[in-house]
Amino acid sequence: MSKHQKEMALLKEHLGKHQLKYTRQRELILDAFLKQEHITAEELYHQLSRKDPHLGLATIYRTLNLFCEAGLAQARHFGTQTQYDNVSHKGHHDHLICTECGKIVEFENCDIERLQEEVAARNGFVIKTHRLELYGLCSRCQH
Amino acid sequence: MSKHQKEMALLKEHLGKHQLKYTRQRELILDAFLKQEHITAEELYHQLSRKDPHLGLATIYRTLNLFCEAGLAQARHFGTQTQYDNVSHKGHHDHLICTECGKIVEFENCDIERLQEEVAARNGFVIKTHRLELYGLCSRCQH
DNA sequence: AAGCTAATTGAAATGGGTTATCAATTTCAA
DNA sequence: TTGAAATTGATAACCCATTTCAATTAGCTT
Repeated sequence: MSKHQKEMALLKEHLGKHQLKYTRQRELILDAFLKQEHITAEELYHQLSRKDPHLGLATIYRTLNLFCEAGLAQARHFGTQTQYDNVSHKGHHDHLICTECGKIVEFENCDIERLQEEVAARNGFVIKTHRLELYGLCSRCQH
Repeated sequence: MSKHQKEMALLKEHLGKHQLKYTRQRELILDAFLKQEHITAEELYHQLSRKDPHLGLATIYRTLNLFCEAGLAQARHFGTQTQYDNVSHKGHHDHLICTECGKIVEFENCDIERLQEEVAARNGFVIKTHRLELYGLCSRCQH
């Protein structure tokens, strides 16, 4: 019995609505995907190639895109690769990044998040996730 | 005489510090780049190929990356392409992005910016720039 | 349970955006 | 002006992601 009942139900609902099929590969990929907060297709491929050496990389990509359409995942372009975020994972955090020494401080701010919701609502959007990065100099690098 | 004295001075300072040279192409690309708020390498290439048909696309990419290192530009991965933002442009704006249809709404919010400053100050940072992207569904894509 | 049809798969080819290569050219300090 | 080092343009190479296509599989229908 899977630990991801809710997500699997969501996926099956989406599959049913679009005449798509529930396959062994999709189950395998869903289980592995839900264990992480975010992952790339390549990483998932390497993780799963142990369990199923014949699983193709194209299938990983296709399935992750399917998850995005089903609302389980969200693609985010990061550097040269695409990160697939696990939407069900709460506890999102933002980053303060020092452009001099590379130091990274994670933070969370409810007030900012609330204002984001307001901006979105004003424009008719419903936010699923966001990305906030502040670039500057940390205390040590200000001289 | 160029209209972009300040930015050109910044670039020359960076070039001097790193034993790099001030070339006709870099001047040309800087002038064109500073006229916009953000642009892709391909767009800049097409704009400039009128003025200088021999200018190579590789030079555009190299120069835009140089601008990022000099602090004049900021790369932002957007869909499959990379947007290069003009950092000197005042009235920095953030983005609301529909993950379904790709629609992009630009916005500006002073309250959010103020809160960002507070978070930064609390952590001893001085912010130079930032990136805020809200991902979700636009009004039409919510069904 | 078997048959049928459409969806799915894996492997490999293809695609688009960006970076690396390299000989020729240009910058700039001496 | 000269020479060493950086830069350029053209093109090849690269990387990640998608498309193609014949073989397989899911899941309704009988």
